[in-house]
Amino acid sequence: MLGLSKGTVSRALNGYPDIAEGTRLRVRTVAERMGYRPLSQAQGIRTGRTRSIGLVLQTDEHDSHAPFLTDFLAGVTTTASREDWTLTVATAASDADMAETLRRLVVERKADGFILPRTLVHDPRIETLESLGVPFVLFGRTGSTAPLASFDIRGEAAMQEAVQRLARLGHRRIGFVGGAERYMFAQLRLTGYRSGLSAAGLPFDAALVRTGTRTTADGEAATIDLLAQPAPPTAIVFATDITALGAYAVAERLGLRIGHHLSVISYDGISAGGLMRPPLTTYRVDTRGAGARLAELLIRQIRGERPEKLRELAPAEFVAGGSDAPPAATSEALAATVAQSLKNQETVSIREEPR
Amino acid sequence: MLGLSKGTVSRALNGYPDIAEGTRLRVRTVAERMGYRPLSQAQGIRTGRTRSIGLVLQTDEHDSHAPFLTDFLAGVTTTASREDWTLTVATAASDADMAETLRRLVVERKADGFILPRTLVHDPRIETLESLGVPFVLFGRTGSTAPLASFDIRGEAAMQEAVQRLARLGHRRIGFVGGAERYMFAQLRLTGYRSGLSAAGLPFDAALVRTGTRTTADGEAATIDLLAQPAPPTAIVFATDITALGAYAVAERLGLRIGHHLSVISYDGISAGGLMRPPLTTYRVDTRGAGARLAELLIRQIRGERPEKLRELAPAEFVAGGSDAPPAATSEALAATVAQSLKNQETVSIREEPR
DNA sequence: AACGTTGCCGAAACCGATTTCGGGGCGCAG
DNA sequence: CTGCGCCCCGAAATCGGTTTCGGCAACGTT
Repeated sequence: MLGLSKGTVSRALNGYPDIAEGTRLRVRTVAERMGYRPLSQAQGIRTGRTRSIGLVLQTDEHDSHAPFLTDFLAGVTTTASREDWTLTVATAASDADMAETLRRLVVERKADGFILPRTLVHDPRIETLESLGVPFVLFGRTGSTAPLASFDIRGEAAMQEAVQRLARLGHRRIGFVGGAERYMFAQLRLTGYRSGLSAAGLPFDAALVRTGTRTTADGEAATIDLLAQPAPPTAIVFATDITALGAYAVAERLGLRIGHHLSVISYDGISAGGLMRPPLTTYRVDTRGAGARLAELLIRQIRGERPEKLRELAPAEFVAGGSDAPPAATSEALAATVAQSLKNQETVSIREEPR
Repeated sequence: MLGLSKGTVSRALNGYPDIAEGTRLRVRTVAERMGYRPLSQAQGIRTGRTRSIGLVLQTDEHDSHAPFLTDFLAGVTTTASREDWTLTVATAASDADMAETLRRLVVERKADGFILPRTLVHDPRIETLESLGVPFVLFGRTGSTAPLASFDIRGEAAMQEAVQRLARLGHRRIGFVGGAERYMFAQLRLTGYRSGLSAAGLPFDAALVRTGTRTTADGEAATIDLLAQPAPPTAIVFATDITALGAYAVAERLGLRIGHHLSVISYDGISAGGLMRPPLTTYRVDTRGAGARLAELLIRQIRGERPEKLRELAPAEFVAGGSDAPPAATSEALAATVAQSLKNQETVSIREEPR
């Protein structure tokens, strides 16, 4: 169309320095006008790149990130497509499956790099990808200080703030329900809880801490467990909203009111939290924004920027609900109430058993 | 390695008839042993195919399919990768954006075909893809009788069964809370409700039906609306679990017990339903299996099978909870209870207003 | 024995880009 | 006027496959 060779057009479009500015402009405008887009497949066969971001989801733990997934995908794909990239999604059912899937996507050139969500303290995915020499970005952080590209939310700061807030409201015994220890976020939030305590001048008491909770049912069990003690907490900080929902179930069973007999603050900002009565006080994560940032960091890294320059931390946003309030009674009084309710309930369930 | 030309190897691997059986075998085994896989990019540049399934999610309605998304993706990607296919995911924020995104993925050869979830009665995506001549499979059905490949769950059968079940329990006034009318599934479930009524010999009463509900909050409002009538339903069938959760909130507000004063049966089988007290009686959809079937149907269509041969329907699985039971009282008695509770509540809120 | 057939494979074109290499104009200094 | 270097661009190789075409050998036919 322009009387130029295809090699020239290619160089013009890719910004080679040996193309006259005028020619470059002509090529660009004509390409624009006729809607020309180089086929990434054809590019890939020469360059080895696909312009595609890989995301492998672990299916054996889906309940954890299910609520955010659509938002997250929206964030990733929106920035990706703005840069003319796409997102390739796969799933893995185990760690071994994960390693193999990553490898397969790389050798088949289905992805130029990966976003690794839900980072573990010791994450086998990192070794796999480093041995393959493939770029990746963590959604989260790891235990090591290696210079890896990453994006994360300051969960530890949120936890610390939550504890201090509760302390200011007058709580002296503040519990913590955390996540599975192999996740880095769980470690960070636990340390956040601890630094919150020391900032408020409160002692750390292991009896007030439960970890390894994942589901709402887990959260329910942990809450019961914490409350059925001689000196129960009058407030509990949850590492995740999903588990915090369990506190509402416990409250109903024991005849307590959240935000009165028991204060609760948690983290994530899932929509179900706002539907609770009272609404859950939480720290909201901008999941969509996180996906967008991660996509951008990954693309920049693939384009050559050094990973140690590509590390970002963003704060969570405090969302006031009604689940935190000054303590309605002392820890001892609460213990008595709980004990009474539990006894009644036992009677009921024994009476109901025979039928 | 075998002393064969690359053309011969290619034909051997692709099952051309002009290759001796022995040669084909040798090629296959050597390829297997050395882990050779043709790069789909290189294939694609000649064949025009990518061996990739496209999925474009609508971001402006995410709350609806968020809970199932991971399962769905797991189903799709598992069968896809078994056939050496991959999944390309994109998002669209509007109908126009959807059309453009589909088009872009097609012209850039990022997808050979699409899975269309959440089918509308009149679905613009269908026209877009038909005009592009690209294969697709519906997750759902449409209003038209066009011979399109599709997979769906018999939601109408589940609704009918739910109504009949409630009728057998003794309910005479059975309400229905349905979805937004533009979705085909909402239409089907409404007709299922109606045929359930006629099968049970009960009259249809438009006063017992609310449609257009999407969220838990919507479900809560619809439930209140149905119950605050002179002759309220003693049982309600919900088209989706998400909306059915709203009934629990209403029950708590009005001092009713689900599965006693008000019976509820719904559809989807989300995990939150099992956590309710009493657990939600529902019809569970095997979302993961659906994803798997859809992927297979799409791949078969792309490989040449005719779409009209690729239509499947599967039943939903009944999950007994505790939310359905014989009516505790008549519709009139329920109306009185509700009226009383509402009046009390009003008083409370008026008294609380000034502060 | 000469002559089609058939089966099987190599050679080469082709897909749509990128990238290297070389050379034609042009300006400028000698 | 010649020679040199620089700025641009064309030509061709290349990536890793698929697909068409043609030819050779072995075979059966008349």
